Amino acid sequence: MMIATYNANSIRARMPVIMKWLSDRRPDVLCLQETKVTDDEFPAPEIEAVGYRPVFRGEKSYNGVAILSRHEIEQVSFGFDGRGLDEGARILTARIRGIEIVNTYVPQGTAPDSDRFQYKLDWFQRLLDHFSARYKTSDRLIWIGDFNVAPEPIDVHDPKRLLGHVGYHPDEHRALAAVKAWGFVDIFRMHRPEPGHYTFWDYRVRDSVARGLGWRVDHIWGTETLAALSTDSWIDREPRLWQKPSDHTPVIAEFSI
DNA sequence: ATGGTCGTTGGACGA
Repeated sequence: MMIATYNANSIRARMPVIMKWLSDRRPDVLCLQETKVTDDEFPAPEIEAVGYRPVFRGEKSYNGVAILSRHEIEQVSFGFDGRGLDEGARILTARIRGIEIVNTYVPQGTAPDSDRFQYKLDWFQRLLDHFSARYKTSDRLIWIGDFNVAPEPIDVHDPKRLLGHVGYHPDEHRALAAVKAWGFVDIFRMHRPEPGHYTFWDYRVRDSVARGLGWRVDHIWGTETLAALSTDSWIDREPRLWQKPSDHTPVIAEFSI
């Protein structure tokens, strides 16, 4: 079972990349973030035509999450406890082949002195409450998506300079660590402990991929129960180098399920 | 390397 995550940065702009990637890699499940379309504009027919069932929740211009699956999708819900429009376009939960998948687009946070940054920190606390209320740490549970935080020094290209920037700030590290302490394992890092693996490269930095100026902010985390079933995890850097790329690239994990 | 770029828009704003 191959499960992937990809911040598409607009599904309409990214359909050529997504269709090629699905065709090349054929993951069982692809979780998307930043689809940036209302549900009536979601390109479901094109996705269904290549063998994937989509579930999605979006809004005009901003946010938006989706799950594409080659298998039956059960127990779909949106937002914290299935409530809330704002959170609904950032959290999509589904059960696929007995795995609980929570796909999130965590608020980016804008800047550490902004209201949006505090909203991001609070959002992690609300997500922790959400996990605590709905799941057991023994469940087959995946938390996947764009977390908008690089957790460790090896997850950014220049940890000394970047410390304190949005995405690599001590307050964010504390907030994320609190969720992790509930019972998550960083499945990618479990398989790839070495530095230099990134999932995001800023459009504004020239030749950022070739120069290694990236961040690892997209993640696949799981309970110990699920991590024990994971056989590999890697980042597919190629789509970041294709024509009209997203500023992110897919992360994949494989499970013996 | 925070700005150089994208995407959604139809001028900025978010990332």
